[in-house]
Amino acid sequence: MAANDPQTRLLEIFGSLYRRYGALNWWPADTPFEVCVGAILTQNTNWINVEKAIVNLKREGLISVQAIHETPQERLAELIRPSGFFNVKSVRLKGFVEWLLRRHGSLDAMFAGGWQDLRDELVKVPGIGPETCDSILLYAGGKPSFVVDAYTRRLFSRLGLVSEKDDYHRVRSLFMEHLPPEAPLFNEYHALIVEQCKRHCRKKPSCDGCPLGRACCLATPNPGTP
DNA sequence: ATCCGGGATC
DNA sequence: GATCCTGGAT
Repeated sequence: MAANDPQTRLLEIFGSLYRRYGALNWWPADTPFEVCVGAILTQNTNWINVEKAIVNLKREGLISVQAIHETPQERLAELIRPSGFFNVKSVRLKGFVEWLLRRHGSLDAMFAGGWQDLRDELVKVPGIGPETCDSILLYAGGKPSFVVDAYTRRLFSRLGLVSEKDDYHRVRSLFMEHLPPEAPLFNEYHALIVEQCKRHCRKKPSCDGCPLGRACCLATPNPGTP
């Protein structure tokens, strides 16, 4: 009865989360380029604060490749201040746009080829690490590249499917190797992981009412039932 | 292992 | 007042 192969477990966990939280319609952005901007701004930062920065950029009409290209880094830094790390992030934002214009010319052109090769070059752009890279591929480009973040590590180590010391690639492999490569599935799964970790699987766990119940190794063994 | 950082949450 | 946040570079 207890089918414990990774594929089954991953799909069961997905099902439990989806039944609880439903479709979350990620990524919250109007355009693919806005996804890229958000992906950089949200690095180690609460999304609430990123939204404030995005609002500032929108108010100034700066959510476009050309506009970022033409805006001085110091001015960008001031506008994205609420997202934290504004000095490094303004450099990263401009750096990504400069690279994009020089290497591909546009986002559409960037996504036109095979995404595996794109991933290899995108992750080499300064300021674009593996998570930001996969977020751009998945949520801006619709490519089936699974996104791993701190939440994913925390949740799936508590579920006993990965080790806390596993590196990014190792954790990502779990999903890439045991799930069908479908962007809508990866999209929803990562969004559900984030929601689950904000609600329950916090650093300081809030297990009351957790939809995963006994699946988690933190769950207190239930004395009364088998 | 440390730096970058404002803002929300406790 | 302390902690945490959809990381990445050095």
